[in-house]
Amino acid sequence: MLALVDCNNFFASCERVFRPDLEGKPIVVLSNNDGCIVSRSNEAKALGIPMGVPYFKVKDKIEINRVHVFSSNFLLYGDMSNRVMSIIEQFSPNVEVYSIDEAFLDLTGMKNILEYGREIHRTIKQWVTIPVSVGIAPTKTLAKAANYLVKKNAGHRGVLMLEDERQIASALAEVPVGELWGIGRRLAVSLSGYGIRTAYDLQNIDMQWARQQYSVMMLRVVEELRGTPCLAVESESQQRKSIISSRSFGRKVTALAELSESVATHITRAVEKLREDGLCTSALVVYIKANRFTAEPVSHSKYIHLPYPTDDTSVLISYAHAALAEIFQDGLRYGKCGICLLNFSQSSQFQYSLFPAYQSEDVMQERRTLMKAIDSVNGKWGKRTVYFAACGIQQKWHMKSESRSPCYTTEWDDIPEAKLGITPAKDF
DNA sequence: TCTGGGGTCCTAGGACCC
DNA sequence: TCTGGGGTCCTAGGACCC
Repeated sequence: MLALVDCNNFFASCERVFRPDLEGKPIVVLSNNDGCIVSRSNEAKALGIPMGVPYFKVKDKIEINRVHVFSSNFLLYGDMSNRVMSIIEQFSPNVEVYSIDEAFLDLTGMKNILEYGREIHRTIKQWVTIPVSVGIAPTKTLAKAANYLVKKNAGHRGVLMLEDERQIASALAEVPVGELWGIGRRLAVSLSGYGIRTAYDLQNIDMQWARQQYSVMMLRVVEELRGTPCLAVESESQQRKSIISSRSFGRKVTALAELSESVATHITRAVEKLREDGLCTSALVVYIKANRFTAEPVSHSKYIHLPYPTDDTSVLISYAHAALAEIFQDGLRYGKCGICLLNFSQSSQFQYSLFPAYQSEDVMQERRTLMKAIDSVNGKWGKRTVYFAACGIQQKWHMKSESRSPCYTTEWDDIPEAKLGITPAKDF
């Protein structure tokens, strides 16, 4: 057996931890650009505010009902998540942290599993005041379905265990097929066209037919519904495969200079993550998009295979700027841009000796020291972001505040060397 | 007027190489 | 003039997840 522990309305619940006066009151949390609703308390759900809806569409409803609105605070959510996960890890030696607000626990060999699940539920509520739902079942997909039912029905009081076949079958009859893990909107529509509307219907389909109509992913879902685990609880965290940084502008951007500035910011953010993980990247994608709600959504990207693996911000920015200049079209109105780093390798010293430009270890050391200083300044000052001067015009380090979108800010300050704690080399 | 961001996985076609 | 196929890389897009 395994358990899925999922925090209820996670972001909204986190905000409430520090605002206990909002207990029982409607709360919503907005996405990065304050664009969409990404989390709602139960009271906000009851008011009929949908998930993912653009803020401006429900603004009136929110004001009339005095809903408390929060901009997202991912530092807080990350911190709360760590606290929840460390509690969960005390309950099983094999825990897979699946996302910021949920984790799978391997409960193989445990006794009184249902009571154990209730204890997990109780402990988390008590220690960090975050409400969670616990679904227990033989497979991940079933545990997800159990979790869905826990949230739907207060009668379960936070915990549901699905054990024998009859119990599983009757539970699945209450789960719409689109609520299953791995069945999204498109597949749900397609399945309902064949009369498959509940998880129970899907559990009982003909496998040969399923293979003809759908991919192997569908077979996996069905097997898991039948109680055969296809997905193990994986406690070893996998090395990430990509790092993305992107933002919508919230307005139309037409100038290459402005896009360049934004791309430089994205590279800086992504490279910080890269260095945190001790990795180097050897491929880079730059993309720019027109507003996706217009009739003809334009999207252009450029993939660059770098000549050597690197974690050097300025090197990556210069490649990214070259790529951007290639795909940029004068006269188009862009709504979003972003970058993606790929093809990672462990950052180590040997790589530099492979390339003539990197023969001098002194120069490399100096660059690394400087970048670490930049990372630490960013860490200390939270919302301040330091990055290499945009557009490659000035060979100086600059600081700018990152507000809602990298493109909103165009005011620059030189970084006081005292704050940086290091004097950048002249040729940098 | 205003419509998120960070991920993984898959597919498909064209360019280019052998 | 006619004729091939396999492999990789790049671009674009779409499904799904949180």
